[in-house]
Amino acid sequence: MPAPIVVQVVVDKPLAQGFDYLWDKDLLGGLPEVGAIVEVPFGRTMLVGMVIKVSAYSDYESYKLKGVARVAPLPPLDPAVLRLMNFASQYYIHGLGETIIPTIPQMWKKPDDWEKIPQKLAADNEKKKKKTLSEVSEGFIDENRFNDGQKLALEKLRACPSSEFKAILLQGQTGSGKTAVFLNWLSGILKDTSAQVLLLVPEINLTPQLERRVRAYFPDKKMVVLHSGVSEKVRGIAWHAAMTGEAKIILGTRLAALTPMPNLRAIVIDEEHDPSYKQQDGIRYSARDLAVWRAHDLKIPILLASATPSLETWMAAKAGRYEYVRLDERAQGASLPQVHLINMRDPQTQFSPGDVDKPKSKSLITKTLANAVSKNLASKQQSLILINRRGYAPVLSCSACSWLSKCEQCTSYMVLHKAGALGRKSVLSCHHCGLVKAIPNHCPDCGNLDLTSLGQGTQKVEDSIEEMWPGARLLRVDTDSSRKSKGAEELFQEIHEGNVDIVVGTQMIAKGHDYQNIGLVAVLDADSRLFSQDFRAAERLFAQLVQVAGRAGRSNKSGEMGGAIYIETQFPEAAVFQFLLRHDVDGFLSFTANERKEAGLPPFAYQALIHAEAKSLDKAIRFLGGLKRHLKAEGHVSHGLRVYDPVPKAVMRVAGSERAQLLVESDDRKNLQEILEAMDRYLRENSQGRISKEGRIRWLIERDPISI
DNA sequence: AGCACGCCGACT
DNA sequence: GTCGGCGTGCTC
Repeated sequence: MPAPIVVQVVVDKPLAQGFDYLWDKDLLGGLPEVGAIVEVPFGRTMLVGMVIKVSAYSDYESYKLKGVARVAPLPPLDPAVLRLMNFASQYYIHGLGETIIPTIPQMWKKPDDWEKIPQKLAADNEKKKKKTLSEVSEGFIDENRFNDGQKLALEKLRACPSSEFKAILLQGQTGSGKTAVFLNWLSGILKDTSAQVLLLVPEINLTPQLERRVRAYFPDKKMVVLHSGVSEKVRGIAWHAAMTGEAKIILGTRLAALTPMPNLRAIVIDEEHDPSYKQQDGIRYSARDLAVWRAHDLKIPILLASATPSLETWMAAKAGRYEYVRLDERAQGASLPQVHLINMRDPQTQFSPGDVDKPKSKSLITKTLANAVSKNLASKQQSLILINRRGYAPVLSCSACSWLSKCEQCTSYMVLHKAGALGRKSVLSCHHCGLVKAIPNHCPDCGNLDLTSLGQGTQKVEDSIEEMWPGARLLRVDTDSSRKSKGAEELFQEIHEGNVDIVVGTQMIAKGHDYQNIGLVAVLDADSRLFSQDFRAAERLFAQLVQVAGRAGRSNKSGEMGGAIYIETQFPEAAVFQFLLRHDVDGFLSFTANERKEAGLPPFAYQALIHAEAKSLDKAIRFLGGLKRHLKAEGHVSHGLRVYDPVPKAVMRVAGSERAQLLVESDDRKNLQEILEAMDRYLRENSQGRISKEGRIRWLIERDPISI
């Protein structure tokens, strides 16, 4: 009897091991390969898995071995992407199967459809051929039209060897022409006709505009777009084109960082500092970090572009570990926006009772800002007003007792949404668990009929603006408004076409869109993000402020004033604002670096969080306490390693369960890795999947958390 | 994770 | 009597 063929398969289950199966080469039409996607019987169901090992025997009792049922009509995932998956699985303490399988599009996880797929692909190809010509493209800038800064930057990029690992920070303010520089750089790499390049962007909002631009640069290169907004079918085809090497340009959000690309030659991460590169559920990876690892592993260059680099990247560039390329002039002569800090404690900035133009109701818009907006309206320029709070008011309260609109499921408040926003009626909505309730007509505690709202969200600001500038054309842009009537893209189009004078919205307006005629940007709630538990809050706020400031007077066609940003604050002396006033990105980063160093915080230390979710907070805390004691007893807590006490999470209760977390910190990366692996082993031994046997506590290890 | 098996309390 | 809570074990 010939030696059997045994393959080891991983599946999408929180199990650390692989499972052995027999491979019948006659039935499956050939020999097995590592990286092949297969269908296997698992317990009483069938699952899709991936082959990680091929051998002639199994440690498992051979009579119990089942056979692989089917193989997907796909080339096996390439060895490089498997190394990446393996690294991600180890680094983020996540099972290999549940790291790999979720990155495969749904289309390839339906074994019943596998047979039909080849003809589907062929049909799709035919359709594409006819369509290609009509695709929109815009924004091509030839390098001959570059300014000196751009020319120099491009030269420096081209000087980097193409077959060695090199991380490059391209730092340049909004409007300095970073995109044109890196697209021209990529065009050099794409001269090799088989080369693939990966271009990562933080959010879906950013892709349509960049997509048109990339098309303009590379009209005859096959490009695919990968993000969660792309339909399953289209994504499945795009992923396939990337993994076969057919697609040369892969543009996408963080999930694209895990796509197989057998001929990957360069990576660009746009807005490299953006927190949305960190996945917040499932495997909590940082696409930016994984991309750097991937570039290192493949010995290819990776370019990190930002106006406000993350502290980690900036320090690496300063220290010479990354190549540092700067772009300091604004392209096309646009000037920097003027920064105005409106000191809300100064009575002169506020409306006084005698003012004729004073709004009837209390408004977040100060007199100083109102004057600026009026002036901007008069000069026929658009105004952008940002408030990072959806809804009408963040909480409803009783004027007689201390009742507040607390969510019954969570430890957060229910936000008041006025009629027409989430539905036809005014409602209270919890932004954490999604619970929606009718507005009580009297106080549930004392019966008082007078309920008042506290604070202001986008809807309320919209109301005040309507009242203050009745003639102005007003548009609100937030997740509620973009979900309701038109998609976000259409709302942005309205702004582009100049159909609106004043735009009120959340941060989502500012991301990635270059508007031509914004004369004024106002930030109404900067202070709310100034004092946060999270040590990265200031860094994030600074990046956002620089970004929104960049939206003002982006490329001033008329060549007039460069636009202005107004920030309302009670604390104009805060470092974030002072550095912003001087447009001093490096000053701010250097200041922040010192602060972190003194406090022993990242990037001077490495962190991990252990999340625990139980029926009661007490249970969750005790579970984490037990884990801490175990680590100490086993001697894992050594020098340079700090295991803090378990604490309740900021939003402690969500939809019926209560949550706590434990912070582990180390000065040494390896040290942290070791303790996390020990922790994982211990937790797994006492768990079924990710739920502890005793007390049913759901736990999760998160490496490099971005908010604590 | 998802599911079956098995053991104890309170209910149509 | 049995329905269903959840502790335990298993998936090649």
